[in-house]
Amino acid sequence: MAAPPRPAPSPPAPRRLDTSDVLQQIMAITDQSLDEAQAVSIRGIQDEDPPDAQLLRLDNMLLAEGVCRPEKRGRGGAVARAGTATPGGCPNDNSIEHSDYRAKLSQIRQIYHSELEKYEQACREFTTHVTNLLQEQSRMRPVSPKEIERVVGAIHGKFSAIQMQLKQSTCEAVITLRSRLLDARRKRRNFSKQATEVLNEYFYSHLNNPYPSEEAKEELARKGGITVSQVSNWFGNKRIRYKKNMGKFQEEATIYTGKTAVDTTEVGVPGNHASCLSTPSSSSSGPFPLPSAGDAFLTLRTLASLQPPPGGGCLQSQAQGSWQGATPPPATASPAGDPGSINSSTSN
DNA sequence: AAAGATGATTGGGG
DNA sequence: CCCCAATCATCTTT
Repeated sequence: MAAPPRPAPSPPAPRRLDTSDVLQQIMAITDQSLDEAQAVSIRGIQDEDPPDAQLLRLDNMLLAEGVCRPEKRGRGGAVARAGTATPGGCPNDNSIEHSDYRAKLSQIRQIYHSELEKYEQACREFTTHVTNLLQEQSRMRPVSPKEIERVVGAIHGKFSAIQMQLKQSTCEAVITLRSRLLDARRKRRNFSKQATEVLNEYFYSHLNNPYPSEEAKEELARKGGITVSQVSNWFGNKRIRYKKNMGKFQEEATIYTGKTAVDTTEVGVPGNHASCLSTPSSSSSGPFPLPSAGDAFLTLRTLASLQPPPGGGCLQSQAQGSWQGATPPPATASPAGDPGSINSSTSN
């Protein structure tokens, strides 16, 4: 936290405006949700030698970021997600993060403007104050207009330096915020317990047709505090991974199937008889060619994974195949019968 | 540090 | 568009 070149000539006007104060405020915003103390990388804050070029760059950037926009036009800003928009570009409709970003950006903008105004007002007041003083002095002493000019110029110089610092701070804040947003796209953050719970609940209670409709996705997204895209991603991943290695998910399955309404605990007989019977529709009628058995196949799966028959024998070939139909590659079947721990991670 | 888990991205297909 | 499958990149566990 290098102190500013000078906290300004502390004018007698309103109150002393401390730029570091502003900076702290702004930084507090960006760190608000991201607790990590990521280095802000304040590369060389070269105070001295303030070239106009730099100021220009700052101005441009602030303008580009919409911080300087004097008037706001597209005020609506509604999400306007008709569902079929988002032209080729970001397939991410992270409405949540985006709104978060916009909220913080507008906070920054607000602070920036109010501070800027304060600076300007202070500058004006201080200037008039000084000129008045000089004029008073001029009655007793000859004060050359040049001197007045010089003093006023010095004052303006000081204040513009402060303004530039403000602009720079704002720029940094925006950059940090923006990079955080972009990073968030790439950086992976595990979902909250709540989110995974909601998703798993749905998944296992719709095991025979784990394809939530758009509405269902929105509902899940809302409940889990994630985006619809994330819900879609999650289900995509889950389907693949589940059918790829069901053994791993069995405890999870029992947990969630037990938790949800879909009980039918008539599992009983672990007999190795065929399972292609039916249980028509355990839930949600799916326009899906799947006879599928809700939980019966669960136990079946257990058996299957315990005894992977490479060559003949059971033809259990996914009779219940439903959506997981063609997945016979037990390439590396490792019957992990370990009912180990239920892993209760404390996320967040 | 290696292995596993997990969210996101990419390319191909309907 | 949505889905699957493979893959990447990161986080978490061992």
